[in-house]
Amino acid sequence: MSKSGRPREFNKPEVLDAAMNVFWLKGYEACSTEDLCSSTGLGRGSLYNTFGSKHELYEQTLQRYHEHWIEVQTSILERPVPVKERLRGLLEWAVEKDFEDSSKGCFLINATMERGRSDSIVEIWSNRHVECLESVLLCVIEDGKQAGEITSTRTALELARTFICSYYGLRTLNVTTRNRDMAEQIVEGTMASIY
Amino acid sequence: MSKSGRPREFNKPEVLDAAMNVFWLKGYEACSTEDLCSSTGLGRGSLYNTFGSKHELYEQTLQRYHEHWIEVQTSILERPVPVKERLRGLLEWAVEKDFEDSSKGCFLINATMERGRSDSIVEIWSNRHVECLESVLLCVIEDGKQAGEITSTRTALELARTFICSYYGLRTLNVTTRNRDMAEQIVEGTMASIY
DNA sequence: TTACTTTTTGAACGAACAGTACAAAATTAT
DNA sequence: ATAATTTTGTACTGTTCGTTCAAAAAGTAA
Repeated sequence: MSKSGRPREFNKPEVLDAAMNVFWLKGYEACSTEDLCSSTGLGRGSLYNTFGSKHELYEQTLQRYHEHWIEVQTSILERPVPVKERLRGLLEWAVEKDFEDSSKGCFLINATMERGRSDSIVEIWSNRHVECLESVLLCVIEDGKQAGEITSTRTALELARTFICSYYGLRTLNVTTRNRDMAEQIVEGTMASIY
Repeated sequence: MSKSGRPREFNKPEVLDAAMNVFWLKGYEACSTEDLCSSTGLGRGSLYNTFGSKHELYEQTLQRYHEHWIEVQTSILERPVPVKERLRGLLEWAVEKDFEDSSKGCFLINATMERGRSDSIVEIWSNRHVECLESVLLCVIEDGKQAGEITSTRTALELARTFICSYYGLRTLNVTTRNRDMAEQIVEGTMASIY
């Protein structure tokens, strides 16, 4: 399995991260191949030789984003603390992210709003992200019911989906208003609505 | 104040609506001046003579969208029915809109996710829309408290903001999942969380 | 060395882009 | 009439777009 030929001068994951950041910051349409070359440090030839096209590169960044952050979110929701603290943890983590300096919000939400209706790849990854979140939240909330932390007679699925809705709303509103006080009030209000 | 010269062959509000629809469908970056000409029926000369630039036209469509739909939303929230029915009415209206054939979601949310961080005009109109919604919801929820429909000890502002968050989350998730059952479950879950 | 494979480089491609220039056309004012 | 003014459509500007390609560079295999 030896390989001949001139060796690559770059590291693929690093290039994907650089490309992701610029797609994330500018959006797909507003991100030119020149932007991608300058942010990754690769020449046009190398980019096209490795990834095929702007869109195929975009696909790989979407997948990478999903895989990385669903892991982070899952780990927050599986902390060994009471269920309500875990749910609050996810919301507080989102607020923390959204109010970092030069925050870009959630790449998948941005991508969905820009291209979700016309780009099936965007649809796939953003939908898969919601499905993964839903499945983890379902387990967490069932745990909470079993432990007596959640007493509502509503189904765990309904509670999970309503919570996801609040999570997505929070992230969307944070871009619109950039109002951290409001965000924190929403976290309190959302947690108060779970019983 | 008489005006001479060749009269316009088009109706400005109609042109704005046509332009809005194509910005709404494609997003700002992916919408070309050619798209705008063909959808409005105007030639380049007329478009530039009337609106100055693609971006100035975009601004006017954002404003128009805000003004039209905040009125619709306000009228739903001021119906002469119990407060909880009014709140539910807004969510159900959103679901109805989002699952119409070839729904384009909310233009202002789309615009914010595509350009909110780089285009201050988008920031202004989407922010103003949230502020208007917040102020109407504040009155509605205070009414609900006074009438004894809402018994929570939380402030009306917190309840209003938490509700807006659910509203924005619903609209965002509807684009991502296109799952009407899920949307209706979220409406139920959100209403159940208001007490 | 020689042959072969792969990557890098930088130039070049046609297409599409936002915006402009301008003259013909259509109206009002005098 | 005819002068003034505005709209309209076309043709054009220079730029930027995503993509391709030939040749140089850098490695392995014989």
